[in-house]
Amino acid sequence: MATFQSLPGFREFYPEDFARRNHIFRLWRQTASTFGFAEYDAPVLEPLELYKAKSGEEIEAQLFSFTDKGGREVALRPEMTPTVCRLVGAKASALKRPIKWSSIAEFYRYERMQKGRGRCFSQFNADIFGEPGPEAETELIAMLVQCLAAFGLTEQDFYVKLSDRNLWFYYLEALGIDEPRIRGVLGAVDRFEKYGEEAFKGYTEQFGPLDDGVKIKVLAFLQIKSLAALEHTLGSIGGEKLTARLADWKKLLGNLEAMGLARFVEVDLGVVRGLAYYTGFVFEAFDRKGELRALAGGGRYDEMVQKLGGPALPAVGFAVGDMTFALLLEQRGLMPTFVQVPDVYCVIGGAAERHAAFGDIHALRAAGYRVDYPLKEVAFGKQFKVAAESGAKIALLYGGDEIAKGVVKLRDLTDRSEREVPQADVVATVRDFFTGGR
RNA sequence: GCGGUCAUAGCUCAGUUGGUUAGAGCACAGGAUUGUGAAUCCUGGGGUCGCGGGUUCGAGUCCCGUUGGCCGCCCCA
Repeated sequence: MATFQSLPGFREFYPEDFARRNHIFRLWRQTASTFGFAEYDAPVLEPLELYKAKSGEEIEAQLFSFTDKGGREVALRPEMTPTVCRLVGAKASALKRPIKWSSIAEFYRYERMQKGRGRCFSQFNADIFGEPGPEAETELIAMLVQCLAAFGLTEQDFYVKLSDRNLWFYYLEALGIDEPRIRGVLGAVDRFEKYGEEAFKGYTEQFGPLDDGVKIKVLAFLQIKSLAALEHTLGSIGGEKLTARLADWKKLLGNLEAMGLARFVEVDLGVVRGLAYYTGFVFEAFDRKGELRALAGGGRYDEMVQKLGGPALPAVGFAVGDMTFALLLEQRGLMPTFVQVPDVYCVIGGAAERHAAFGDIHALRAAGYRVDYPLKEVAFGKQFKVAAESGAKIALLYGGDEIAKGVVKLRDLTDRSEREVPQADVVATVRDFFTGGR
């Protein structure tokens, strides 16, 4: 057993694991690019204040934080939102609108390990700044769907729940509830799915029992699962804010439907999301079977940039974590196995032939082909076995007889046919083979 | 932070009521095989039995502690 092991919750990526992670990152990047998002990155280590200012003292318990040698209180980033808000805020006036940014980065939280959750994890983050209307949500939800669909997942595998903190506020206001109590009710709504009636316990302790008439309405509102039901409930109340908000909902859902994504999106007002900074639409992606943690989450946070010292700048964003997502891909058999496969494997006779082969090997590699060969002298039989197992399409045979004739034997490892090629033509011949010529 | 459960080779595991030098399969490496691919056979490397203490003539095995993994709770991207 090794003397040293990795810290609890941290991951090591052996080549096979690294290839899987690369596969995920590659498709996320590609998706972000097709949606016109620009990629950025930022420091892993940030001033502790950045997170205290944003999320309150409680999140500090989950931070990897310490004092550096200069006496600064610092923390490993637990999420990207405060950082990206600082970056955008600092240059907001110089950035072309809309500001569409994305990143793939690793984050750290000092938490108890569990399935789909570790102390370090990677997230794909995407945000749009400077767009107050539901057009921004349209872009982000569409991209969120594509970030999962790009791997072959369908509406039978996952869906996105859409909710709205503004709508809750306006509705509860219309019922005559003041702001502190609204927050209390939202806390109960957040927990209702899991705890049922128990969810209101915290509210009752703080504010006393919720009026029965109000509670019935809250419970009914919470179970709304369609735009039609929403309109039905709110239509009778009216009011400028609610009417305008309903128009936003219609626009967002209409946009998503026009993109052909309606089958991925479900209205679910039971989602309000715990993070305090969300200010409008919020959404979360889940696997359809309901076996895993949330795959992704996001929402609007219009006040964050300003709170961190920047200009007033509306913002929406979401994040997809890599751990739960990888579990889902594996469950659905959508995680390919990755092997490093050479294009060409060279079978080499002895020391003299080896030197003859090296020139071609390097020339082929410089031409962009993946070429491998045994580092040590090995019996022919074994070399051919290795060549076949490597997955290479062709083997180049550098034997004494061939070298003497100034040729190389090219073996097609798929159909086992062989032919001789003048050594001077090796690169051109290999190129023809792979471009379809043969 | 709380509870359950587990820990023997790189992986999957066996190891008798406590008894000599801890085993197998797979994987890896070498050979049988100095000119051609899935087989077979032989050989080899690799272990502080998670770590520490205790009981015992003797501990992989029993007891206590500890660390780590997994699962659930709390919390929450």
